[in-house]
This record gives sequence, C-alpha cells and structure tokens, in this order.
Amino acid sequence: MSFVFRAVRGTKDILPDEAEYLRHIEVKAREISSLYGYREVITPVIENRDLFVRSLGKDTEVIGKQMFIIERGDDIIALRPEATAGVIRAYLENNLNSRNLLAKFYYFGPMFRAERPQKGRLRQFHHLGVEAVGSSSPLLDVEIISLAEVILKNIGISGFKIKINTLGCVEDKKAFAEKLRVILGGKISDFCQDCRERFDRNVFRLLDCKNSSCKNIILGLNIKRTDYLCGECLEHFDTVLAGLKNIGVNYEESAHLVRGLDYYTRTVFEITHSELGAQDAVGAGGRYDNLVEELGGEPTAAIGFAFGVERLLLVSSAKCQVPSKDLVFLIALGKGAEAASVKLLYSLRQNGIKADTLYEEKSLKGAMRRANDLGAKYVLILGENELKKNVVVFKDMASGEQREIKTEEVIAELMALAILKAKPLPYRLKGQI
RNA sequence: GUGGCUAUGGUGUAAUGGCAGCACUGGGGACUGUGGUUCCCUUAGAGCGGGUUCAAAUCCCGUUAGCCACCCCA
Repeated sequence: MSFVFRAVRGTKDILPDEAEYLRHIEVKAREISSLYGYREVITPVIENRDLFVRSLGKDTEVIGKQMFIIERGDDIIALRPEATAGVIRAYLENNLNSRNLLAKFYYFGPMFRAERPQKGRLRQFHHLGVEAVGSSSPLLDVEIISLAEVILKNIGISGFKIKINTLGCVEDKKAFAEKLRVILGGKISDFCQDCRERFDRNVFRLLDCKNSSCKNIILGLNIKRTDYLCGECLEHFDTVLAGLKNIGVNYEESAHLVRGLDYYTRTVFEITHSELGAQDAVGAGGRYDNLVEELGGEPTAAIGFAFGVERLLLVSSAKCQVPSKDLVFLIALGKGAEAASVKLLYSLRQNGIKADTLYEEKSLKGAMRRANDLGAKYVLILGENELKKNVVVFKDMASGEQREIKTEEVIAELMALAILKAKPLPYRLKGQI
C-alpha cells in the first residue's frame, strides 16, 4: 500500500464495536452516578499548566515529564492529564462553593499523558470519574467507594480487587515524611537505584517498592499506621472501614498503598484487575481535603475517583452484550423498484424502526446474505412483481417464513411487532407511506 | 524516561539464505427472485530506509510502531 497517515503514537481509534461498548459503560456509569446524586460537569480539555503543577505537585512524574504543552504567546496551556484539578477550578471559578452545599459531580472525557505506550497505557485515554466536594464525612468515603464498586458490577465486570489505605491529613503526611527520611536516610545505600531517587521526590514510594530487598527492609521496620497518624485520622479510617463492611463492600487493607499525586490525603484506594498485567489499576481515587484551599478556595474537604475507561475495555469479563435494536433490511430489486423502496426505507426510519438497505446492485442471493450478516430480524423485498401487486414480501429471518403485505399496511404491521421497539420520530418527513 | 522482544494479504499464521503457503474474511459461482451449511473459483501481503549476498520474509544497521518488564498511573 502507498503511504497512509497513522494515528500518533499512543493514540488509537475506537472502532464501532468497541465504541458501542464504551458508550454502554458510559451510559451505565451516568445512570448509577445519577442515582447517587451526582451530576455531570464538562470542563475544558485544556487548562492553564500551572493549575496542574499546583494541584498534582511539581515533583511528580506527571508534571515533570508527561504533560502535553501548548504555548501561545505568553500562555502556557496543558492538555489535561487528569480531571480533578479542572473540576475544582470550575467549582471555585463558578462560586459553586458559595451555597455551602456538598457538590457532587461526575465527568467523562479524554485525558492526555506523554508516557511510553504499553498495553493499558495510552497517551490519550478516557477517564470516567466522580468528585464530591464539601464534606469530610467518612460516610462520603464509603459512598464513593461503593459507587465505584456498583458501577463495575453493573457493567458486568468481576474479578476486581479494592485496595484501601489512609495517608493521613496534611500534617500527618508531612510529619510522616520527615520521620521516614530520618529512619530510611541512614539505610538509603541499601535501597535500589529507583528508591534512592524517590527518596527526595516522594519518600512514601519506598514503602511500595517491588524490589525484594527494599521490601524486606521496609517490612523489617514494621511501620504501623498508629505510629504516624493522628487520632482523628485513625478514627476516620476506622469509620470508613466499618461503613464498607456495613454495606457489604469487599476490600483489602493495604498499608503500603500510596498515590503518585500530591493532593491525596487520608483515604486512598485503588481497584485492580488481574487480567491487566503491569498496568493493573482500572480505577483509583481518594480524599484530597487540601486541594480546594491549595487552588485558592476556603478549606474544603473533598473526595473522588476515576476509572480508566480503556482499561475497563480490556477486561474480558466485561465483554457483555450491548442491547441493540433489531434491524429490518430492505431489498429493492431492479431500477423500477428503487423509488418506491427509498420511500419505504425513509418511512420505516420515520416510524422509529431501525432499517437499512443495500446501495450496490446485488443479486437477491447476495442481498439476503448481507441481510443475514448484518443480523437482520426481518427482510422486506420489493421488486417489479410486488410493485405491480402493490405489496412487499415480508420475511422472518429466524423462521424463514414469508408472506406478502399490502404496501400501505407495512408500517402498521411492523410497528405492531413489539420486538422492534419502534418509537416514531417527532419530526415527520413529507410523503411517507 | 530505561532495558528487552516482535513486525508476512483486511485478520490470524507458515516457510531457519533459494518459486511467499494455509485458514478466516471479502468478491463470484454451484442455486436464473431468497440467507445460515457445504463445495468450487477468485482478489489481496514482507512497516519504512539503508547494507551484506549470485540470491534476503529470513542475516546486519538505522528508523517507526506495538508488546513485555521497570518506571509511572487510570
């Protein structure tokens, strides 16, 4: 083949089969989020770069290496690597905080990170997430985690695992980081190269290093939550766990679970799926009680999570049936029948019946084969013979039975078939049957 | 970002330096205006750029992309 353009590195086309499934996930998630009282917010894909630097943390990898930057004059704009910062920006900019109510949002959209692509890791991918801004109640932590679980179950995904931990409030985090640096500082030469680099950037990361000798050192230190969390944070976490048990959410406590974005505080969680390989988190989230203040608002507690939609798509147990309307396939035979069949085709659609036809000249056999391939429920055949008699042939593909129906009665007869779920469109074309 | 593996019709694959083959899909036919099964015919291929060789899908270098692990994260 000659030269063809290709999708840029790390991006991919979502073709109809997959798109249909993606939208199915989206619709389900919307439905359920709405049941939980969340409403959609649509924020721009581009934001001021500093918004992300401020919220995610300047030393994080996402900020340091992975942002797509657009410079225009003096403006430095970034393609959003995640949505939470933008949602909080919108919340403050539009004074949604002024009513002093809990604000509950959900969102769906593309995110961008210039990472090296891998399975489950794209440069443009989609997040489906929720944020609840304005309460530090542990019941809200429970609600958010439950919501994540309910969405997964309702889109037919099983085999996932919810891991949960608490990082403590900002003061706790700060104190713990200092303490860790003191404890680990002396032994830093025993750690792997990666850990030595992480020591300054994000010392918590040493706690979940996969290197076995690092792991052993950490385990040997026997670090307990009670050593570094304040009473309030401990109580908060206990209430969250009790709340999850109360409504039957299965989780796994993971003392070493940490997050790579600076804004997280207190409860953090991650949902993993074993079918995914190295990039095994299908979703993650947590509290960020400090972020609203960090972005210029009053101190306001908040929590949220996001799913990686493409990762949900990779989970094979998720490949459930997407319901779709049954198709009526119209076959016109010969030039003489063309005008009448076009009229019939448009009338079917006007009446809410999913209908299609063949635009290329084909033998009846070829046309039938196509109807079969498309999974047509019924076939209508309109040729010279039928035209003369003012009828169409109506064939049920499953039973193979067929009969003639008077042209003026076709629409009414088809609409009476409940299986087609026909609902006429409100705007009517002229001259239909 | 680091290390590694891979790249053959639309798809999945075979051929270890010597005629690019198979299956599926697509198109046509057997079956004149009736689909699914079966059978027959048929279209279509080496990511890109160099090099070695009489000869390269095969060996070498570069590049691009995908994948795996790390890193990071959803």
